Amino acid sequence: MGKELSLKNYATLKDVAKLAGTTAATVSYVLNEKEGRYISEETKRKVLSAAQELDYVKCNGASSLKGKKRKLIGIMIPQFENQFFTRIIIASEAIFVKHGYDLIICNTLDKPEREKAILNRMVQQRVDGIIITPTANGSENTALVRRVGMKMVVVDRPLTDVGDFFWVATNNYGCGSVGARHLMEKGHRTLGYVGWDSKIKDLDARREAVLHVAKEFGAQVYVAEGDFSQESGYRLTARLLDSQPDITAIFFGFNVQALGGIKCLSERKIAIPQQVSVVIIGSPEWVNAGTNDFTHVDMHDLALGKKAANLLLAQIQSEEDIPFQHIIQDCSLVEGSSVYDISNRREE
Amino acid sequence: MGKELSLKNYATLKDVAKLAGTTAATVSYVLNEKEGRYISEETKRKVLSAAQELDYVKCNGASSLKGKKRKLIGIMIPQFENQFFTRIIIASEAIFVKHGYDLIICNTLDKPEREKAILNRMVQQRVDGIIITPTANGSENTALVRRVGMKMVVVDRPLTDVGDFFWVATNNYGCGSVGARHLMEKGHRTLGYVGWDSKIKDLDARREAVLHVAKEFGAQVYVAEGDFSQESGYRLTARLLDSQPDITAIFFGFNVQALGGIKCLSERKIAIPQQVSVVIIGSPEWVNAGTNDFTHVDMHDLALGKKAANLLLAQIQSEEDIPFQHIIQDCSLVEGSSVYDISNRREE
DNA sequence: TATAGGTAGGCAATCGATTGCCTACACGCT
DNA sequence: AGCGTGTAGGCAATCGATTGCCTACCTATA
Repeated sequence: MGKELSLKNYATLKDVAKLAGTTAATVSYVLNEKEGRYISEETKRKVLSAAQELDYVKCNGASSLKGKKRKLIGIMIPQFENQFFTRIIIASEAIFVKHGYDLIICNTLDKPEREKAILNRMVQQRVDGIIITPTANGSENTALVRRVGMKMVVVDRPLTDVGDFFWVATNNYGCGSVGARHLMEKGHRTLGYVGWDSKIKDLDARREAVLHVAKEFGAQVYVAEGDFSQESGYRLTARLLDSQPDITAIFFGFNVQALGGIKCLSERKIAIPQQVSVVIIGSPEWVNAGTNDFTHVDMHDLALGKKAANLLLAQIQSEEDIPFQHIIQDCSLVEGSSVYDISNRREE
Repeated sequence: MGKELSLKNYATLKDVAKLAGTTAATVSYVLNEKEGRYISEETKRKVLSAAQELDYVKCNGASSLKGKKRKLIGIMIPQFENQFFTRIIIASEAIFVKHGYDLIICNTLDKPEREKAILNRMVQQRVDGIIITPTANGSENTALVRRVGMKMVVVDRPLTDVGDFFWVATNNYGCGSVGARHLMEKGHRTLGYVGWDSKIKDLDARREAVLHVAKEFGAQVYVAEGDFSQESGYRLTARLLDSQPDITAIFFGFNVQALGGIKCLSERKIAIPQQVSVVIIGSPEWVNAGTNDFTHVDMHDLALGKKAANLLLAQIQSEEDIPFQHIIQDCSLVEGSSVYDISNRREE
């Protein structure tokens, strides 16, 4: 079939040109359908059929050398198993694909060294822009990206000690506050808070909000913080239940931990909400799947991803630099049946 | 700071060479730490500091022209919101990252046209290999990939009418059979089966297995099939409940549909398993989160992804062609509390 | 002193696609 | 005959990194 080339490697413009009896330049003009360039129907036909026969596919790497866009976007998130992040991917993917961009999606596992290595590879790949949820070392690791002027949108967690950047995030303080306030309304005055000791200040706002609201109502909060994992959520919850048996509610600041924590409650046959009420920040599928109906704080994950993608596209498409923006999105409480109303009981 | 270059564009080898007072070749040797090439400490120092000052990062596109590996893997799946697929990504990502590969992850949305376009871009990007769960048109769409000899591993669904290919999948017939057999054991003889009219033969094996097993036991199965979505699962379940009020169990062949179907049951306040038993193929988080404890068929998603990644790596790393392999992984029934034992009731 | 071998680094071709510039033919018109 | 214009397509430089080849030292040994 005359395919010696494509077996080992890929056919090149030159290969196509040779088979079509013309030059690489002409082939390029034909395949790119350049207007203003005269090509006879005859030549066009021969080129196209040669290209087809050789299974020619242009090499993006080579074209990009000549200033063509890579049409690649990098997305870096810290967890694939967290639906909050996969929803951000889903939402932005929809937008980027519509504009002809491919996505390089990477999982930093929340490890700074890994983040650094991946960022470096993103720059090597010359992606047109990145969307990133930075690790605790994000500011340092993205320094290169910012210096070379690669377009970037930061999602969820902010960079710290950095002049300015594009940022799309949730109002973390609001998340904690709206959930805590709800528990207060329902009469809970002795709470557990299970969270992540992330070393990321912005996320600590969730806990701080809970503490502030509790103080306002004269309530007691026992804080248990650890890793950002299901297992850790399980352990922290167990510790909380053991050391503070009088808590009437647990506030889970992070959905991945919540899953573990609730497994702990259910293993111990602690009835939700009769014995312990539960509020969760985040809205993974399971919060209202099957018989579950957890009261939770919806961060509108998809909207977050959509906004981030549009913000990045805006940067890429505009010639000049556009002004930095911080978009802080509000959250909303979704009432389920995991919070018991004990306000009457308290008044007795 | 002498950064005129990096502002508009990226610094090149030549820029670094100029600043270091040497040539591009030397810079390349220094940065790649080639052994067998003599470089004075003095030059090395100057090159490195020049590179740092200019924020030089090698352009992968350009190096790949000279036969260097792209270190890019493409992954194409049909749904991000389906944990079966995100787990395949998670498992393979772990492996690829360990070997220094980046992932281009794309969502085909199960649309053949979109799959075709993405595949074409994968070839353009000259990824080193792809892992794909093909759409119904997968065989046709991957023809190009196979012709140019790009390494490929097919996951989950097979290609049809195609000589041979690397395939890692679940024993779909086994999934249906093990679940159906369980329902039979528990005395169910009138079932509903909710599935996806995928036009993909291999997936139909799930339904066929259920039908075979039912026949063997003289049981009746009402089949409702439609889209591969939560909404469709809801509608199909509703239809089933309306038209066949005497079913004692519903077998959900696909987890995404199951989520919708179970929402339907719960809205109608149909008790699981007292009124209707439920078995699900797949193991999304929600099957045993919170108070949920669904009997389901675990396909060992992570293992599937791991095997696929290793198979692709093996192809990429070996010089000669390695023999095609079909790896069909077994599934296992995980007993929860969503199946009611009515075998006594029947015997009365 | 002639030669071998180690040290240091420049030159230029190459990878594949793109594009500005140039040539050349075929007309129609003056 | 001379000129303009439309049509067709070849030539060669270019993008950035890599690498084989070559030159030119310097030192040690026969």
